[in-house]
Amino acid sequence: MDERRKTYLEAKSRVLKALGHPTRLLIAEELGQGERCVCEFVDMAGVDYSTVSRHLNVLKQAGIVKDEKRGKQVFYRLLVPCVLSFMECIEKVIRTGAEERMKMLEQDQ
Amino acid sequence: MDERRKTYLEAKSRVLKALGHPTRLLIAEELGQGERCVCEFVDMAGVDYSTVSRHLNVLKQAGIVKDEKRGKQVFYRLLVPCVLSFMECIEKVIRTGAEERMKMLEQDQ
DNA sequence: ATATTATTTTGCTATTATGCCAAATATACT
DNA sequence: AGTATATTTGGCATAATAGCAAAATAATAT
Repeated sequence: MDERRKTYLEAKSRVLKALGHPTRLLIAEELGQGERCVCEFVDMAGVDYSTVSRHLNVLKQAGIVKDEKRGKQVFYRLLVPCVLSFMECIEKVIRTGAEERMKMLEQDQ
Repeated sequence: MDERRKTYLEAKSRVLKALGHPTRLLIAEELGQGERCVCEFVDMAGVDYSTVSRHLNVLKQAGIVKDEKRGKQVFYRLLVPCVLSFMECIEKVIRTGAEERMKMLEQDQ
C-alpha cells in the first residue's frame, strides 16, 4: 500500500472515530438542529463539564464542529452537516445485524 | 435523555467506531470491490495475521461484514455496502478542515 | 497418521481513551 | 477590585485497544 493511501486512510478513520462515541454522536445529532452551548450537552449527556469539553475538542480536531465564543458562553455548530446523513445506513447495519442473529437462532433449533 | 435513545446512540456509535481505524477502513474499502480472504488483508495492511483477524472480528461484531469458510480459507464480504457512501462526506470534512486551518494562518499574519 | 496451510485465540505489553475532581482561565456583573 | 458563571486544562485512576509472538484449531494434502 502506498504512503498516500495510508495517510488518507488515517485521516478518514480519524473522522469516523471521532463520531464513534455515544456522547460525541449525541452532540453531533443535536447540532444538526442548530448551534448549542456546552452547558446544554452537559445536561443532556449527564456527564461532567470537563468531559463534554474534551469530547467537543475531539470533534473539533476532527474538523466536524466549530466553536465560537459569545459572552461567557461557547457555542458549537456543525461544520459539515452531511455527517448526519450516515445515520440512515448505520440504522440499516443495525437492522441487518439483528436479522442475521435471528437467522442464526432459527438454524440452531 | 431517555433510555431508548441512549441504547440507540451506543449501537450507532459502535458501528462508526468499528470503521474508525485505518486498517479496518482499508478492509471495508477493499471489500467494496468484492469478497477477500484474510491473507489478502495481511499482505495489504502489513500487519500480523492475528491482528487482521481481530480487526475482522470487530467489523463482524458491528454487523458490517460477514465471514464464510470455504476450504482452508475464510472469505469476508461487506454485509451493508452503503457504509462506503460515507467517504464522500468524510472527504469533505477533511477538505473543510484544511481550508479552516488555511484561514487561521491568514488571520495570524 | 503426519505434515502443511490458513485462521483464530491466548497471553502479554504498550499505548490510548474515558471520566472525574480540582485548578486555571475568561468574561460579565457589582 | 471582587464575585459569579461558563468553559478548559492538568492530574490521575481505570478501562479499552492494538500489536506481536506463540499456541490452538481446522481443513487439506501426503
